[in-house]
Amino acid sequence: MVHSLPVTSSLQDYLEVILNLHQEKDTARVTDIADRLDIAKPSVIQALTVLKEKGLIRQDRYGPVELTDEGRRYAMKIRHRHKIIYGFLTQVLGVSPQVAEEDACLVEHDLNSETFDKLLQFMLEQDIDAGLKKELAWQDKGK
Amino acid sequence: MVHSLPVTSSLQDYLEVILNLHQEKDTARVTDIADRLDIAKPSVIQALTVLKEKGLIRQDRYGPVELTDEGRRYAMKIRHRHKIIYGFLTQVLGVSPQVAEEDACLVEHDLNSETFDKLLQFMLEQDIDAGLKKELAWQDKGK
DNA sequence: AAATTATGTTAGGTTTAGCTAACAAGAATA
DNA sequence: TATTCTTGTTAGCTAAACCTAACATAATTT
Repeated sequence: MVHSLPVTSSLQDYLEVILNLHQEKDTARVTDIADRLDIAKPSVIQALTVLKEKGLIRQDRYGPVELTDEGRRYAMKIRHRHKIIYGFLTQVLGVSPQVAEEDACLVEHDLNSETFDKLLQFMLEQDIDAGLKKELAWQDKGK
Repeated sequence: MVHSLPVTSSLQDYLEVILNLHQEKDTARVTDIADRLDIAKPSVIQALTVLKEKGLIRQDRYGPVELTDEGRRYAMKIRHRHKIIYGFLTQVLGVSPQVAEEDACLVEHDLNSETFDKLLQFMLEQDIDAGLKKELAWQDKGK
């Protein structure tokens, strides 16, 4: 199902945060999302409108935000990429956790899938797991 | 000298292209820049206006584009980062040249310098040069 | 030198992604 | 239940970075 394509980096960030909030607190509200992303609430509302149009979330007026199946798949894909990069930066390069976290957020969106595949392969070859295999199993359920 | 800071990713791309054009053809014109970045000429003009305000380039009406010292330093820094990433992607991960080129462009701008330092260190430890030492020397002249 | 072509510029518009101020709805409390 | 506080929404603004159409200047060719 194609929804007049481009899910921008920014929108991907929203999806990822919504997924994380659901897993942590079982619900994702506008205010929580705004706090996590350090963004004003009206900006969140605006982004949610677009995500609804794309069929990636569901939300009734004044209600909580839910991911659709497609939205969840998308969010999981991003989070997976985030973890691969974070793992690489911290375990292989020895970058500090804070900086690795920031940088993972920056690059998780746009790199070619070839690059992610090769990076994951590299990590597994080096037997640097960093919870990646677990995450991979997780991922496969969402497929 | 601080010029009301943020040099955005987009502006950094312009600087990098201007540097490359100068080295290849000894001059950088609006049309060449537009072609390289696959962007319309008026967009280039607009960007050049901002780069002028920041003191990173010089250009008289209808004249060619010149980098200031600060602009050249900036451009060289970006290009250096580009090469480190490209080298890593191709030599370490085995990513294809085209994809590596694209992805290097995407991430060269915003990663923390700690990450670049660690990445370079990693490359040198593995004795994967990829012309990096030469580039480093280059770089130092600009300093 | 006039005409043509190539190059540079201006004006004005679009989209994305943020913002503040004001208001509305819902939830909690006195 | 009336009041207050929290949360969600609308309206309207801004800035960055692109665009097209139209025009101006410069360079080249006839």
